[in-house]
Amino acid sequence: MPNVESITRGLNREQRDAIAHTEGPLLVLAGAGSGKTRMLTHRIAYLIGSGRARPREILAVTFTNKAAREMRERVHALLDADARGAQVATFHSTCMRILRREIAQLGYEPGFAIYDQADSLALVKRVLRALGAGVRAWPPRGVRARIDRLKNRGILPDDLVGGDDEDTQRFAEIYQRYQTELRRSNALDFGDLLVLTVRLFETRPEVLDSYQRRWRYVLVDEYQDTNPVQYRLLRLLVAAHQNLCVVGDEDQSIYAFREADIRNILDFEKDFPGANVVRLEQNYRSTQPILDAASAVVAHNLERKGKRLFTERDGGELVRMYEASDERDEASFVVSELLSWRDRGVRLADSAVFYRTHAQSRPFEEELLKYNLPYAVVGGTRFYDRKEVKDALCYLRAIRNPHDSESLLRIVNEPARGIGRTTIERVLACANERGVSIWSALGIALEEKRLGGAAFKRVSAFVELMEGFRAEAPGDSIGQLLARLLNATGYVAALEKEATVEAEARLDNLNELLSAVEEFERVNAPGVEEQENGDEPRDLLDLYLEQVTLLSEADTLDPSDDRLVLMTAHVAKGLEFPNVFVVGLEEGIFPHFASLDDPSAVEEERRLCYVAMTRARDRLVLCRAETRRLHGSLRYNQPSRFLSEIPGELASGDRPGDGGYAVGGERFPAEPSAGVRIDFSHAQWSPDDLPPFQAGQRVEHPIFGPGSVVEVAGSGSDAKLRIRFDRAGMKTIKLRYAELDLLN
DNA sequence: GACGGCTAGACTCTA
DNA sequence: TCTAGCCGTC
Repeated sequence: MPNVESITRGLNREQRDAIAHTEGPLLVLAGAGSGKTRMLTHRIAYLIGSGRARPREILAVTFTNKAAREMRERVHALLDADARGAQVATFHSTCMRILRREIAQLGYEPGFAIYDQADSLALVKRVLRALGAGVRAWPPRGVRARIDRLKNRGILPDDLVGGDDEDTQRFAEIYQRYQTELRRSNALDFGDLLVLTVRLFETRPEVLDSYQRRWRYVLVDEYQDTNPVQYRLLRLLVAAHQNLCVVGDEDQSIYAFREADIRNILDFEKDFPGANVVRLEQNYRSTQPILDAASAVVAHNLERKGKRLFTERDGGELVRMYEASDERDEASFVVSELLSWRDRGVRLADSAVFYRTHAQSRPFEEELLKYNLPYAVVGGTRFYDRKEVKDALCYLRAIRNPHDSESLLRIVNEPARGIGRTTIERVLACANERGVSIWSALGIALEEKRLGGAAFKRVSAFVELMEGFRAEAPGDSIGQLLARLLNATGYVAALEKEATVEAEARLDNLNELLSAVEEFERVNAPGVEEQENGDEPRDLLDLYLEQVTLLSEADTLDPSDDRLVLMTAHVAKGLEFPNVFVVGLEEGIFPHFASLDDPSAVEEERRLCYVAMTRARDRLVLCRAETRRLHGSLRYNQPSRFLSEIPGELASGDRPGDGGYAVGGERFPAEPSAGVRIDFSHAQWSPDDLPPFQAGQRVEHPIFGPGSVVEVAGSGSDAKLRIRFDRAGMKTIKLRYAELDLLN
């Protein structure tokens, strides 16, 4: 057993408090970079090392596999080999493991498939078609998102109450059918993993009881991002002993779109009476200017407990700001900075570029290619989302679980084997009529001679092919199975015949998949992890398929390569880099335009900006572009409000907003000129009234000079004016920030 | 049943 | 700008 002294050595007082408080509910408010992973891992080690818990009595839940892996490794480093075996996993994989054991009680089979977003969308489309719901009234993506939101709130079709209006009823019908089809496929979507586990615990007290007794200590990372169904799950798990330790930072709650509820962390003390609270405010990552700038931004939010981050690090550069003319200029500025740093010996891997949306990566990629600089775009289209890779995996899935209809439909005519739309329609009709899976319907169609001569032959050949693989699948290595499968199905031959650059790339990807599979088999001696937990070893193919599905964006990041990483601010959470560029800081981009008319959504954008800024250890550079091409059209964006929320003394470079403008290379002073400032704090008009400007009026702007109002858009404090300035041309001015003089 | 060409609509963020 | 889905032709 490790020495308890050695476990707490080197921790600060607050961290030690958090570790020593082992019994009952505990809320740890951990600011960015305050050593929360350290606290969590040492807490696990302490629980075991002090003899309070056996490893298997501990459950630690995170949001990404990467975080789980890191935590597991760090716990292992603190403990002897025989003290390992605490379950450290994501919410989704924790639920998946529970369901693999228990799901028969809910009427599914343990070998269920897991549907990712693409599978789920395909199923929604099939359901809409079967129900005759038009895509205009029921856009598939919207329906999928609505179902997902409900599941994240723990609501299954049976729970939908009331709603006598047509929309609600029709939606309930769609949702019900979607869920029925999932069950017929013996498949679960991401939301099901959570909601069905809660359902299981709520309907089977004896099952819940066994897990309550098993996991006597529960730890949760990133608690601010839990959604209602995760919250319910945690409450159920700790109901008996209340040994729940949650760690989080309300300023880093950025997953409202998947129903994360910031109130979970804000109300923790109310939900768990008698909870202890520990605050970790000492930051071990960033310089003071970076911390102050990030804190100043997030201080503009109302929904927070408030904290003051400090560091013992001395000095540090000011936060830099750069104003680019367009997105290409923004990219070339970033790359030129990187080049000059590289000349001074800074590794590329020590820098990262964060943007709001994936679509912003492109100009950076082009610029980096120009200089032959290695880079990695994290996210976007994942390797496993590529068509050929997905096809190959669907073959494996269909062999493992033939009733997985989405997989089967995907590969039934891939490569083309003459089973076309007409045949499929017939089989689908049969499946709907009998209420069975597509695989069963294929059998029925053959048996009852429902298909024409040619179709009959092709379908029975396909069925035989799949059955042949099913019969020989066990015992075989996955790599061998996959290789044989790709050849026997003619998949490889079809690509080779195509002989295009694209086909060549697809073949490369399949080879890459093969090596990945082999690597997986090499690393995972049969069911290692499961055996540590005292469970039955699991089938390797099952493990592989679910691992691939539950893999997240950041999980694939390999820090040993010297390459620049580009990623969204969401993916960046939990990571840190010496040098960080946050780009595209413009109104409508970051904050994203979809959030602009909702104050709480803007607060979430602000938290996201805070997350991005606090990833930086030594240098932080903030960029924006005056114009940007988006979806093919040119847009003029105002500087992000977040930029003007940073106090002037913390920043250097082109400061927008009340810190002065740079226009055409010329610097303008921060002090407003004699223009009449419209002071909204004593507004003569209520925010919902029309703004006091009309098209056609002549106005004067302190920087752009005289001009004519062309258009007034929006109302209240979000109103915008389009003004054609005599010298500076057409500009869009946000009324809130405008210092306009009426000239009439 | 396969394939090519055209058009409307979409990109926010993710396990 | 890109792509999924539709339509027409062989």
